[in-house]
Amino acid sequence: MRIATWNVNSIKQRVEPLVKWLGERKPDIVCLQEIKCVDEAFPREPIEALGYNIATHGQKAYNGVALLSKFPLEEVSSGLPGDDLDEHARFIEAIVSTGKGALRVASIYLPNGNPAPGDKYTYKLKWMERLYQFALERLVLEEPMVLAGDYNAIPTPDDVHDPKLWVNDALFLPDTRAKWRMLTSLGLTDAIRATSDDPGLYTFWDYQAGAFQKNNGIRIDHLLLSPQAADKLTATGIDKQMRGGEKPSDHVPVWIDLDL
DNA sequence: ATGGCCAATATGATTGGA
Repeated sequence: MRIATWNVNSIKQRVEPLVKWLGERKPDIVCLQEIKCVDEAFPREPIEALGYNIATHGQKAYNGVALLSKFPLEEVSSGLPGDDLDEHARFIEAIVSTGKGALRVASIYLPNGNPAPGDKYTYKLKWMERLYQFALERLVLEEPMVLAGDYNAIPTPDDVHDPKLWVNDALFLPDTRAKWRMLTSLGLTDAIRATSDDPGLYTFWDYQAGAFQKNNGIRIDHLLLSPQAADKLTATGIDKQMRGGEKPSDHVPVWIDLDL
């Protein structure tokens, strides 16, 4: 069972590299972020042709998340609980029925939060608090669960090429990192860090200033695993080569293998 | 030289990204 997350930065702009990557990496489940379109505009056909079921939670122009799965998607639910006034499309979860049992999966697009301080940063921290409450409630179920997406959070200085340039950024501020630690302290495992303590593992490189050529990156796309999923973790990977390919997103896919 | 982009929006600057 291979599960991936990828912030595609517009699904319409990324259909070609997505289809090529799906054929090569062959993930069973994919969590997408920043599809940047309404549900009706999602390019379903070329993805369904590869055998994927699709669930989307889109909005016009901004944000938007989706789940792709070779197994049936059940109990699909959109929107992170905890704020009925939050209109941003940043969360979708579902139960995936595998041959060996059920797996809960969520695709998460956590707010950027810049500039900080300000309304956007306040929204980000509240969103992280809501995610904490959600995770707490779900962990009680003791299910295999993967919360995957663009967390817009740099966990530690080992996750950024040049930490001093990020000290005032919403992705790296102490409050952001404290909220991240609250999530992991609940018992969620950061899959990449469970398999490597190497510095220089990045998932995002800015389009500007030759950031990729200089490896000036950050690690902000994460897969958090419940204990019942973490026990089944066998491999992880970051498809860095996608950043140097045709029509790249500024994020690359991150994936895990679970013995499920 | 300490820069340099990309995508969506009714196509012209603005907004958002990170």
